[in-house]
Amino acid sequence: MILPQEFYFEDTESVAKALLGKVLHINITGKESRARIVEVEAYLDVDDPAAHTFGDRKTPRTKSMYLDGGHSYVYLIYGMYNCLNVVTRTIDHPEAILIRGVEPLPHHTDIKKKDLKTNGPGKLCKHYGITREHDGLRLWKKKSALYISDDSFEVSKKQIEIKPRIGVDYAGEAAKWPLRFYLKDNPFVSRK
DNA sequence: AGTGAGATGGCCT
DNA sequence: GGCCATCTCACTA
Repeated sequence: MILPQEFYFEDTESVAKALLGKVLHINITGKESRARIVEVEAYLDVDDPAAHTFGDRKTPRTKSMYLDGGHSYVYLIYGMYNCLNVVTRTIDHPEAILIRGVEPLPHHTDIKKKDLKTNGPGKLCKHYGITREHDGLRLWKKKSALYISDDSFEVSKKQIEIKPRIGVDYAGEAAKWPLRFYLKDNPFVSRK
């Protein structure tokens, strides 16, 4: 079943963990694709130095982070890569979850490292054609180009690895916060 | 295996 | 003008 918008209103760390194992549907290039979410990172409100909304910077880019939970937030990084996020909580709390790795459904079992195309936030967006055009979408609507569903795939607490976020060294102490979550031993996780 | 540089452009001060 | 929530390739060893 498709995840209702209320799913995204809870605290962001809980939603991030709950998002692991859920299915992202992509309907962009004409064909419909499905992929299981296996790696995410949480970005927390105006007091998180690693977040784009740090210091309450409400700008054209971060506009959709200030929407209600359940919207998409897509931004351009390093001039060449897009990154897909899921907005959480409500308009008073601009928080989001970065989708860092997904497992295509279905996929052949003997994957070579070279053939991994969805193990990284920039890579997976490039692979599925996700760009800034897909910013601000309503992820709880089946007619959206992007939406997320629950197919009853079970994820136990033990399978969830918790680590500091990647690529946020500039954020000082916050670079150490344990806000990266991924499924242990899944080949579509971006790094070891 | 591990390090480093380059591509590339919008966003923010 | 400087800085990125990245990735790939080309080096060293």
